[in-house]
Amino acid sequence: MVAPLHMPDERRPPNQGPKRAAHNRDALVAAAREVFAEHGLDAPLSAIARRAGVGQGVLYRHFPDRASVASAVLEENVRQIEAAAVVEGARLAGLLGVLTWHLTESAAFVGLLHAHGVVGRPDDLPYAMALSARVERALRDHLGPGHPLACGSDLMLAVAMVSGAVTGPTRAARERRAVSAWRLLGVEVGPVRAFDTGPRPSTG
Amino acid sequence: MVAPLHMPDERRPPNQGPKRAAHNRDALVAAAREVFAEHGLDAPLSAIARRAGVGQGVLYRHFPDRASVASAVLEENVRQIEAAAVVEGARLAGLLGVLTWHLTESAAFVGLLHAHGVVGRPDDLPYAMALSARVERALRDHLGPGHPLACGSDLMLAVAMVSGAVTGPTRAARERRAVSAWRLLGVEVGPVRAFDTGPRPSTG
Amino acid sequence: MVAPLHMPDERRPPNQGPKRAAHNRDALVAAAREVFAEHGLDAPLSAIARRAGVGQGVLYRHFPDRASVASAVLEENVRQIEAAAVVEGARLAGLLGVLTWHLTESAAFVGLLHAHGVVGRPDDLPYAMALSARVERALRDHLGPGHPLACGSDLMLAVAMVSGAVTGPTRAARERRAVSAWRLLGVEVGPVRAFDTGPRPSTG
Amino acid sequence: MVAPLHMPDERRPPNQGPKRAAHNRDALVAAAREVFAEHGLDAPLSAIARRAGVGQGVLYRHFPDRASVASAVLEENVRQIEAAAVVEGARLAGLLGVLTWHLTESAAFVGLLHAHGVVGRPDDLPYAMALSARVERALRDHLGPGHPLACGSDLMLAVAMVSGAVTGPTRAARERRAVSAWRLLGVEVGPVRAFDTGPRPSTG
DNA sequence: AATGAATGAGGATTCATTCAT
DNA sequence: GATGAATGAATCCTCATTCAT
Repeated sequence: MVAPLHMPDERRPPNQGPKRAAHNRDALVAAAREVFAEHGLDAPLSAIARRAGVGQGVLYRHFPDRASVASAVLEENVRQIEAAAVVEGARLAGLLGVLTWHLTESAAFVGLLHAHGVVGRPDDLPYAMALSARVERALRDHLGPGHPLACGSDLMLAVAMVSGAVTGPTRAARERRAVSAWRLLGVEVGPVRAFDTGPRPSTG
Repeated sequence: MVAPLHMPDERRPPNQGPKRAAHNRDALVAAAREVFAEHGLDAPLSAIARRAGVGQGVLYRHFPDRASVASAVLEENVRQIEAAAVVEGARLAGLLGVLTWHLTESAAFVGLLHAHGVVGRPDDLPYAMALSARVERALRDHLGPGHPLACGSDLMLAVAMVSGAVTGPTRAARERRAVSAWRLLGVEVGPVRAFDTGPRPSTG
Repeated sequence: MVAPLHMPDERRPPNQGPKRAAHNRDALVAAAREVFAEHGLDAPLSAIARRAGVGQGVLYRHFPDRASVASAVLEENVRQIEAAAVVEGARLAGLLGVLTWHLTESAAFVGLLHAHGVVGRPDDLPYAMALSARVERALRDHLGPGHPLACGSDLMLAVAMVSGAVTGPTRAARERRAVSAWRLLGVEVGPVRAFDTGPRPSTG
Repeated sequence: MVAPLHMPDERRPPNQGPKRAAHNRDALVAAAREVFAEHGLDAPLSAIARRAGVGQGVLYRHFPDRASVASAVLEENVRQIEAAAVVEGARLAGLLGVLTWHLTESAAFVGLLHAHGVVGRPDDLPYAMALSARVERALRDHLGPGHPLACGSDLMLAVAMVSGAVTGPTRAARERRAVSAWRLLGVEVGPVRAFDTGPRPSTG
């Protein structure tokens, strides 16, 4: 038995109690969103914990692995698109606007859709496929039969193409490129905007 | 017992003198191409040296940093496109075919063109811009004034979009997606093939 | 998405009040017995709390440190041997059978007797000495003056030797080795069996 | 690509060059022998590197995993017993004396023989079995047919029993217990001493 | 010029322990 | 008295980079 070498007498930040749990989880997701956006999905998890202002253990308590953190971040993006899709009178152009907004916000979301249909990398995890499929379903429901992307996998191929174009130092620059990309595809895209769903459903 | 990793009493491989230098450099580039293709641009540099059969120091002698290794790998791709561009009677469709071939071969090349015009990431290195600019020049020279991609930065935007679509487990799958992507853009693309320039000029 | 590890909005399990205390302690000891048997004395304490179905704090309330958990587990083993020793007509061979049964059941008990008389390791805790001494006393009372182990510390040395031999993947295998070990020592050992003392006295 | 965060300008101890390799390996084995003896085979590998006065990476260069370090330590013990076994006129009692000397020196060696024949723990590694088998072979060759341990697995069972008895704060104390243990088994044991084989064979 | 060992910072992960509720 | 989240030290391991030979 290796002797533990704790120094419990040192000053450590006070345990703020279980009330912080939900708050911490939100802080972690927000931090992960920023860190992943800045450094990609390979960013150190410790950077996320640090930015969230919590210990590393808290991150591991809430998310057992990198995939769960990423999933939690992307989940929010997907949820907004799904929410936009079920609104009365929703049209494809509008959905693509919301989709595009998220593409310009989150490098991680770009990576998700960019990888749609790919199984090459060992870290292509099932959750990515599942999230990506939810986006596809939301969009496809609003795709008229005569639409130029109606055929086969053209819809998600176009999304991957636009994702590939969404690069640039600022959100505005990325948005410009995204809109140009849709234009080159001859696809109408509505206003690029978030679709805020209000307070998060209680499941988190 | 595990085989010792060193040979304390053995003669080390003899220094093969300056004649080896060019050979070693070629071996490093070839190894880097394979390793980057398999594990992406984040692969350990030590893996490249190992596969090339040289010490780590040799890698650092030839390439001061990761960027220059990557650049050397991409250089070859760019050179083929440039070579194809100066052939008598070359046309844009043919060049795009060669470009597309490289996109399907090399994840690293995809990254290069995908990142065209981006300066956000800290590892966006000048060499990427330079190489990317060379590709653009080679293509633009064959772009007729009435071509749908003639305007502004549409040409490289389209290339970035196709790059974004080139994903998949096998080269054949990636090629299928790339061809579909050009089709969605309404751009004619010639046969997807390498343009072998014969023995490489010794400058590297 | 991974199931959330907390229930921010759910009611937490109701505090079941002081009546639970004794029940929780028993559950912890039972859990510790299993966990220590499976993973050795270095097993995570959190695993014990989890298996007992209580929070980590409960474990720390009942047992201030790892040593006291281990001690509580071993206490039961020792008590059975003491109980067997005070039975009318008890003989050494029978006691050694009970002792051997516990050796084959509990890796932790093996460690206790194996370490008898040792003070080298920093985690050699007083409780181990005390428990071990109780075993010695119970046995020695039934050691006739002419017995081959009657001299000095030979008795507990023999016990340590048998403990050292009690290894094997299954209880049956361990029992075979233990019986052979006693045979090599020329010591008669009775049937290898538990000596159930009925419901444990509430003191624990 | 995560940006590397090295600070090469900071003072670091000078690279002492490849000449140190053999020296470092020896230092690591010596350090491992001490650390394993003090804290058992679960001791932190970092403690070994620290005691050897080398960086952690050096340890991993020489030994890819914990098993190789342990193996290197135990290899020396086994080799001495094998060497003693092939000496002209070697007898079992003498070999057991050498064996016993190593048991009193090294907790790790105790663990090796103690575990002989056990496959329960997931970290029961093949090298342990192989080394243990070499000890058995060396001893068995000198076991006359009429010897009390000649039967079946009694030989190694006895060794395991003595290993189980070899505990105590000082080498002298451990030796006393070991000798008493052999006496209880009725087995003659020669002088407890090392069998120095002189400079290590060049393979390390 | 080549070799490959040394170096240690950094990231992932686990777990003992505390403490707000 | 129960609960289980928070905390961060410690360990394992990898790799970029330097430099003696």
